[in-house]
Amino acid sequence: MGTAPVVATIVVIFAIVEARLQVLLIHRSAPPEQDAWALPGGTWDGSESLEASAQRKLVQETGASDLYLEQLFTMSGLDNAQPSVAVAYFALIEASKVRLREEEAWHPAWHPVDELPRLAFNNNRVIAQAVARVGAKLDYTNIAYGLLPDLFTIRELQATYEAILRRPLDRRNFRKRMISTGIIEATEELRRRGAHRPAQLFRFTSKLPVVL
Amino acid sequence: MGTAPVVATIVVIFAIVEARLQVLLIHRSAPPEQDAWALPGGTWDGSESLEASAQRKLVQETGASDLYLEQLFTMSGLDNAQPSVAVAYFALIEASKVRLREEEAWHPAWHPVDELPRLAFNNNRVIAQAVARVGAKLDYTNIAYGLLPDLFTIRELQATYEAILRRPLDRRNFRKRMISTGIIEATEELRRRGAHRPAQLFRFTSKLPVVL
DNA sequence: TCAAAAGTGTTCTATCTACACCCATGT
DNA sequence: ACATGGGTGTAGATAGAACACTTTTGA
Repeated sequence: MGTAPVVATIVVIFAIVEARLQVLLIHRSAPPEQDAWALPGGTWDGSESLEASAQRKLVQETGASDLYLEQLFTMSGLDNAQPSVAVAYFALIEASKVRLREEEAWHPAWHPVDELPRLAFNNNRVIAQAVARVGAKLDYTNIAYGLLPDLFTIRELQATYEAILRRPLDRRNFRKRMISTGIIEATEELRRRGAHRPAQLFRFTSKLPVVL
Repeated sequence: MGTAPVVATIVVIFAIVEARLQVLLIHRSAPPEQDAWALPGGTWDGSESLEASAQRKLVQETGASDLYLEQLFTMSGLDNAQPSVAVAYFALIEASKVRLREEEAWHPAWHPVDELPRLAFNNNRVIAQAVARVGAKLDYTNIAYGLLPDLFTIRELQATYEAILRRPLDRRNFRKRMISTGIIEATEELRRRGAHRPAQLFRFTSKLPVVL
């Protein structure tokens, strides 16, 4: 029995910031779990789909669209005052497109996934699962497109993979694999940065999800 | 806004029946979608976790415990009379342990996954995703333990894989792989059935989920 | 000319695939 | 003795891992 359940969506927003995989957290200014850091989210009012609700939360928080959004899982019983269900999503966005809303009461900020504070509810577990899922999908999908700009060097792509997987990858094998699977393609353009040979710029062959 | 949302759990219950992968469906005797076949499920009242709710539904419907249950995904907007959320699970059970409740108004019955009628709501899509998920997980987990009795022959195991993947597998390679990954182990026992060499009986080394 | 990052090929190893014959039994 | 399904090994192909030198540029 109990009162009517509350349905909420929460979003794990990932970006590569300062060469590390980071998550967007907000500081809770009201109970429950006041003063704790937490994932952004909000109550679902039924006027839109769950996915649209997560999407909207994300745009609200970051100003970014053109991203990757995927449902993670659903849990119950986070709030023990009343029956509640939380549907978790994760999103991949390009850091440079983000404009955080600093003026807000909850100070949104990036936190490296390997240096998280203790979070409200079970948000630490949610993030851990999201990281695991993204890492697994790097291997057999093109989801990294969500984290990178239109044009990028292979080393930037590799740095992104390494930030997520937290282990070094072999440069030659990485380049071969990325090209041979066909998820990226070379452009004519070059990037010249510093006193060394210019780097070829690449793009994703598709900016929609592709499974290998 | 709108009225308070309804939360439901639904369960895709799989078993190998007559050497085919089948799903348990019930016949809806009341609106919405009266007279259509559908997945078993029910409204969540908040008195237990979502998983417990799915589990209970499953036991209610089949009488079986000792099984594999995993969350699939959550969708919204199935019922357009009011805001609603449905959390889908799938379960793997051993057919011989099941006792269907034939006397009920909704006649629960097994349906082969490749010969489904048109189902209520978007249940066809839910089942398709569940089948895909199970098939993918056969490759790198031991979840097949949910579908088989304690002791089984390798050919029975292979038949189970083939029923799910819907393609033939090589006997020698299958046996080698199952044993070398360590998900099954031989016992001393033999099964003698008919005029031929008896088959060795195997068991799963673990009846808890294992990822390779 | 030097420092710094980009670009490139080959060998080895492990894993997957394909495939055919002998074995133990009940009738 | 024969029909039936159970059990086994090897060779070829494919994919992944390891690894070092040359190229192009800006200062």
